[in-house]
Amino acid sequence: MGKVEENKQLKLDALFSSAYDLFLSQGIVKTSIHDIVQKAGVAKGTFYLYFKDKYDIRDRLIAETARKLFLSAHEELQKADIPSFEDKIIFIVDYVIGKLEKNKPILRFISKNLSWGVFRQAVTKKENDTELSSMEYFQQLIQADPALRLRAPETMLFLIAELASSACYSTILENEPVSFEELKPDLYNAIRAIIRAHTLPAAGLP
Amino acid sequence: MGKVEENKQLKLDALFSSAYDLFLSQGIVKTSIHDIVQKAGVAKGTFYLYFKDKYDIRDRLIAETARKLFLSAHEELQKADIPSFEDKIIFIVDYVIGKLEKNKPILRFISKNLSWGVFRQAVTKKENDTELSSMEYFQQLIQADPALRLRAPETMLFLIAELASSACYSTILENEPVSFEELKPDLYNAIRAIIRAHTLPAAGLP
Amino acid sequence: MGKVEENKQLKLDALFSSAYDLFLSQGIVKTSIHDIVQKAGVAKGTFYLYFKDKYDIRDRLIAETARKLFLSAHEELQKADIPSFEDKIIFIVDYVIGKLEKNKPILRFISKNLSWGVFRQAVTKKENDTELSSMEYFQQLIQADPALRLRAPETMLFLIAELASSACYSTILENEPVSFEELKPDLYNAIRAIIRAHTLPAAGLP
Amino acid sequence: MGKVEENKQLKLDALFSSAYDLFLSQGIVKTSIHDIVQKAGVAKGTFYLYFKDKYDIRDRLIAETARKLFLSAHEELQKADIPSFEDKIIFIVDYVIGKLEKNKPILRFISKNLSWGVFRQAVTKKENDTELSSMEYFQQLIQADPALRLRAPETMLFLIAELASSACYSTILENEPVSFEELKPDLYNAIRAIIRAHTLPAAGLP
DNA sequence: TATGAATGAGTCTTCATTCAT
DNA sequence: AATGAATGAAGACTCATTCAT
Repeated sequence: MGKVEENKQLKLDALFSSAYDLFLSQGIVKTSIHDIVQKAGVAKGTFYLYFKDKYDIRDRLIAETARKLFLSAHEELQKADIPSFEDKIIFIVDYVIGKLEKNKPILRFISKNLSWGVFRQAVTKKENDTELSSMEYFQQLIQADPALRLRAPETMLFLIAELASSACYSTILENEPVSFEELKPDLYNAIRAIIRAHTLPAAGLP
Repeated sequence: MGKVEENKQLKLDALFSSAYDLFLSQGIVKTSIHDIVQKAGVAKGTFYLYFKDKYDIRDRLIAETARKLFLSAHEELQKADIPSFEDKIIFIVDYVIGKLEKNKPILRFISKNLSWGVFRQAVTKKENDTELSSMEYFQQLIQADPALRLRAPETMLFLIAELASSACYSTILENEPVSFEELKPDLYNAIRAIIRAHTLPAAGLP
Repeated sequence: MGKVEENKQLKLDALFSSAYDLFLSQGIVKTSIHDIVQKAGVAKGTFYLYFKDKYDIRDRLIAETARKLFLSAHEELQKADIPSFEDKIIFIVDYVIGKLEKNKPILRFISKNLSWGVFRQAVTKKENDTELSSMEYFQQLIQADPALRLRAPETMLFLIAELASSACYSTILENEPVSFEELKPDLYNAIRAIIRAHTLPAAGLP
Repeated sequence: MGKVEENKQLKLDALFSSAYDLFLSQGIVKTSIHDIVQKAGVAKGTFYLYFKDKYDIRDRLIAETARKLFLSAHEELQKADIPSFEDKIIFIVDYVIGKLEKNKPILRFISKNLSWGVFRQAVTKKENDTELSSMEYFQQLIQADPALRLRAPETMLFLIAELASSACYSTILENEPVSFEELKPDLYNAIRAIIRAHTLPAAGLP
């Protein structure tokens, strides 16, 4: 990489990381571009060299954050060696929520701003060619169990994601209507119920 | 009511109704207090006599809107004469979503800003003494079926509300990942699955 | 006038006078709203209470300046008691240019920005009811000489105004292609020639 | 021309032509150097190798545009074979205004920015040695009619140019105070009147 | 109670110009 | 000669909030 390229990457990283910190600590609305560039140690104009506006950098950060979260969830899942599909989903949900529970600013940041579109784009993107995207991984999860037959798998995933994210936002951040610890078993039961509602009888065995 | 009291109420109503219209049509962020008072035909200072800030009036409006929505759902339910508890819940969900589907600005307004706290406060508030609050109504729904035994009914309600509101936001407003029409059967199935996951075996069988 | 009204007028006057000074001394482009309000001793927001933007205050100032200039020209003309219409026009042109020659910033300010529309609006506006507008005055000039019959008087006036303003801008401010003193006789001759070209033969004498 | 020289000329031409297009289409104020270099396909720094700033390139473009305009007017005049000096001037004015009327952006560009200095410099410059400059051409026009004796011919030309350009700007672009079609006869009469005011009685009469 | 003029901090955005490569 | 990333001053404009009337 040339010196110029290197310097560009440095500035870009500084902007990303400053914006991320500020978004997490004071929220997006209260973070100004002035704050971001000041923290990053670059000039205001530099921001506009790389981003359209505050929401541009926000969307890129959310996608990236979500991507990393699911990537590490997948890695852990592989280590865990869980045979059942249902258990795998619960494992991933539990892993991700566990991370978010430990880092409430990230939970706030992601939940408040994550649309399904951004989410899917995030988990669909490959970092490089050798790496599977989250969606491909999900396909593999399904195929890994040859007896499993699912109806409308993407809709199912969507329902689970919406339920989990929106329920954990309220319980973790606001303890409303119950603590997340209290909610957990019921939430996981609900997720299992949704999976079963999408599971077709196993294909005919002779 | 005295003349002065009457006048106060008039201004208050004007502010509420102007803010409501503006929040629906241009969103909360883009609506300024200047816009609200201008539309209401009162002076800027008057706003601050009644509200702390923009978010104060917003929260009151959301609660009120949600309250009315559920009130009319309950009224329709009574007319409909549905025996099963599960079907009653589906009826209410379907009624409310149906209304929101026809009025997307309200859907956007409520979903983006409705926390469980505001929601419960809204449906818990009684208009007057003779009228039941939504929560009391919900208790009655449960008791109406003597054979029904529910575990953690509020948690169940919370899960259903979060799932329904968050899933219909994305599908109705953004058609993501599918249209709401496509989602509907799966969503209702999921809700039924959640209810069943909270249903205990009927009491007192020999 | 109430105390509030009086204060409003004070602010308005301060803004007008500050903007006028700055426009004359550094030009419009180089004058910022920050400069204007600072000089006026009011807050930035106050500017936007009274004007749409910099060009709003500019147009109002130009119109006002032009109006005053022609008003004083008319006053002088009345004192001078000149019978011939042609001489009256020359007198006014000479008076106005004389003023501008002594105050080059005003010449620069007006000439660079005066369109015929703004000009006519300026000289057409009455300060109050008893005062004639410049245009009415001009009509009177024509009628004062019963033998005078003019073709297309407004077009004639337009040609004279354009010629005079544009020729004196270049000669007074840039001495191009000659000094204004050198130009003067030829300019006045040209104006007389234009008037004559618009003069019809006097109405039938017996 | 060497390869390097050729390349320089290419860049220069691209900058000129891009700036010209942008100045005409969006005006000078709204055109940034970024716009110009982007359209020209050269780097920002390159601009500063050839021009001091935006106004440098503007002045050169205006001069060039005016030069070409008058050059083609002269060519047409030669074809037309008009004997009278007065008619020749009217012919040139009419030709130039006719061109500008058909291309209002050029009219706006030139009129807003053309000073007599730039104008004279433009029409005085020779493209190459064999070609006459416009001013020399004008001298020839005068001498072509041996009986014609003019007082202060440059002043006369200046007055005509100022009158014509400033009157056609307002009428063509803004239809103020009348349309250009309406103005035309009066304008040409005025020009003829100015010429006559500069014409001395023919020499050498017995 | 009600008003609305005044505030001025705060935000976004643009752009001419420089300079290391 | 050419590049284009980086700069940061400069500018326009908004808006919640206050307070004298």
